[in-house]
Amino acid sequence: MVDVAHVAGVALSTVSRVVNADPTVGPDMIRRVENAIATLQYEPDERARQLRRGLSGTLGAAVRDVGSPFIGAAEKAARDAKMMLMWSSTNDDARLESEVVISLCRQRVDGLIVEPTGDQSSYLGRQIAKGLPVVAIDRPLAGVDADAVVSDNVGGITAAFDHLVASGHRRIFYLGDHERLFTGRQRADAFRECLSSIGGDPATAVYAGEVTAERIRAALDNALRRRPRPTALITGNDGTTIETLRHLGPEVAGLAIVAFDDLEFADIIRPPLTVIAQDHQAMGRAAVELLISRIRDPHLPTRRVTIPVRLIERGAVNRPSRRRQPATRA
Amino acid sequence: MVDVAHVAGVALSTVSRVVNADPTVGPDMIRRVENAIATLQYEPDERARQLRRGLSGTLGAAVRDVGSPFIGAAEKAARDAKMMLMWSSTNDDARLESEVVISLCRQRVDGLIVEPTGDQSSYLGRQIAKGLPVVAIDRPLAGVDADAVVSDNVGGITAAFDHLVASGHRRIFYLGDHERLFTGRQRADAFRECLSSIGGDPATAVYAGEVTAERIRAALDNALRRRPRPTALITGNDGTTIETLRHLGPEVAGLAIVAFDDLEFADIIRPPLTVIAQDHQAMGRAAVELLISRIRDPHLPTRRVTIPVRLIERGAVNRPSRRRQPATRA
DNA sequence: ATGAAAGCGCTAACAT
DNA sequence: ATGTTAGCGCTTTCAT
Repeated sequence: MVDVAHVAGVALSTVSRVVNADPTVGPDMIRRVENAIATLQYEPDERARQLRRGLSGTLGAAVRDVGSPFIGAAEKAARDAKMMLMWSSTNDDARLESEVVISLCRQRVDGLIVEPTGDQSSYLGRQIAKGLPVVAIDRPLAGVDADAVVSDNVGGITAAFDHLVASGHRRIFYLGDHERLFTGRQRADAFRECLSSIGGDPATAVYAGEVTAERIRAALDNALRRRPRPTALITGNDGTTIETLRHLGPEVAGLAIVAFDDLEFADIIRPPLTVIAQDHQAMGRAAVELLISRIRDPHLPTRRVTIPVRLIERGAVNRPSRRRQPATRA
Repeated sequence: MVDVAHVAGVALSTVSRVVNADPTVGPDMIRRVENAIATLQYEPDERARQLRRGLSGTLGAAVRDVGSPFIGAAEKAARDAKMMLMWSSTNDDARLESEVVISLCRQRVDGLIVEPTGDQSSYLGRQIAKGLPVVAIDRPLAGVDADAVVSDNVGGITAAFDHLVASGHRRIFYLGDHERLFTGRQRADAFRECLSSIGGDPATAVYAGEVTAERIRAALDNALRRRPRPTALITGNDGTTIETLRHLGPEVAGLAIVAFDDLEFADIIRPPLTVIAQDHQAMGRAAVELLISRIRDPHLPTRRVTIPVRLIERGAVNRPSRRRQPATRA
C-alpha cells in the first residue's frame, strides 16, 4: 500500500480511502490511485485490515465431517451476508474439535458454528463464557447455554412410526445411533414413546449404538430372530440405513422400512426407500442467521430453532403378510 | 499479550518467547507467564503473528463443490503438515472461482489448490505469474503452466472398456460429461480410441454434454433406439451414473454398465454396480504435497501427477444375449 | 479533500 | 536470560 501511495504520489491514507470507497476522495485522486493499484497489481492484505479494524468478517465452523450437509447452505448464507466462512472437520473427535475451535478462535472469527461431539469440549464453554458467539447445529451444546439449530427429530420419528402403523404394522423396531449423541437419544426416545402408545414394549425393540457394520449386522440379526418376527424397521440415521441395506439388501429381508434422512439413491434402489428427510439447507441457513444476529446483539436470549422434517413416501410400505400383528395383546 | 506481560510482571517479548517455546527463557519465567496466560485466558492472535512473520501457514483451496471428495484428504494432509486449510466452493462458476481465489489471496494463503472450472480465470493466471504457488486438482489449468494432480482417466476408461469387451460386448456406448471439461474430454477421447481399436464407430457411440436429467434421458433414449441395440454402457462420471440409474432403473434396461467413479451405494443396488474408482484420498494428499514442495522451492519444474484408478468388479457384467454382436463387420 | 501520525497484536533484531 | 524497540500492512483519528 505504501508502494501504491508512492507510485500515485499521494498519502497512504488516501490509498486506503480509495480502497475502501470513501466518498470524500476527489475523482482525479481516485483515478491516480487506481492506476497505481493496477500497475502494481496491488492486493490489500485482509489480515492487516482485520487486525486494525478489530473485526474479522469471518465465521468459523467446526463440523463433524467435510461432507456435513449443512455446510453448503451455511457457506452460501455467509457469502450473502458478506462474511467469509472458515471451517474444519472434527471427525466427531472431542480432541480434534477442541483443536479446531482453538485454531478458529486464534483466527479471531467473529462467531462459531459447531456440530458438537457428544463429549463436551470445556474449551468451547470457556470461549462462550468469554463472549464468543456460538451456535450449535444438529445437536445442542450439552451443559452450555447456546443457540442451537436442530431437526425435528421427535416429529420425524413420529411421522415414520405413524406411517408404518397406518400401513398395518405393529411389530416395529428401531435401529440407530448411539444415545450418547443428542440425535441418537432423541430419536430413540421418540420411538419408545411411539411404541408405548400402541402398547408395544420398547425394551426389546430399540437398538441404539455405534454405527459400525458389525454392530448393525448383529442388531439386525438379533431383531430378526425374535418371534413373532418384526415386520417393520425405522433406521435412525444415514449410516445405519446404508449398513442395513448392505446387510439385508435393498429388499430389507421383507421388512417395511422408513429411514431417517434422505439418501441420494433412495429413489434408485428397488424398492425405493421411504424416508424422513431433514432440511439441511434450512439448517445451515438458520445457523448462520442465528449467529449473525447474535454477533450483532450478544445480549439476545438463547434461541433454539427446530427445523421441520418431511416424510417422503417412495416405495409402498408393504403391509405385513397374513397373520395378526399386535406387538402385545394390546 | 501486553496484559499478560503486565500481570506476569515481565516484558512483552518474554511473553512472546514463552508462547513460541523459545528455549532461552528461564523456568520460573515460564511458570509466571503461563500462570498469567491461564488467569487471563489469553489466546494469541493468529492474524497478528502472520502479519509480522510474513507467512500465513495456511493453504487455500477453491473447489467445485463443498462435497468435493479430495477435500477430506487434503485437510488431513495439511493438518499433518501443520498448515491450515481454508477453502470455498466455486460451483464450477468462473465468476465465483475468481471471487474465491481473490478472497484467498487477500488472506495471503501461502499456496492454492484449485479445481478449475473450464473457463480460465485470468486472475488466477496473474497470481501465478506473480509467484503464487498453485496446484490444480482433478483437471489441469488450461493455458497456464502449473502443477496438477489428475486421475488416470484414459487408463480407467480403457479398463472399463476392456472389461466389457472381455465379457463379449461389442456394441458399447459412452455417456458422460461435457467435453468442455478436461475430464469429460479425456474420457470421451479415450473411449473413442478404444472403440476404434475394435472397429467400432465413435461417431454414434459417444454422448458427451451437460449433466442434466433431461440431456441424459434424451441421450439414453437415443442410444437405446439404435439398431442393433447397444449391449453395454460406460458412464463418465457420478452425476451421469446417477441420472442413468434414475432413468433406466438399477437393471439399466438390460445393459451391462461400468461407471466411472465409485458410488456409496454401488454395492447396495441390485445388480451391484461395477465401477472405475478414483483414489480421491491419494489425489488430495498429492495435491497438498505438491503444493508444499512448491512453496518450499518455487523454482521446481512443473509436475503433473497421475493417480491410478481401479476397476472394482461387482455385479457380473452380463454377456450380451444370443445373437452376434460385432459393432461393425470387423 | 488530503496528509500526518498513532496503533491493532504480535515477532525479531538489538541491547543489556 | 530478559528488556527495549522497530516494524508487519492496514484504518482512523486529528489536523490542515
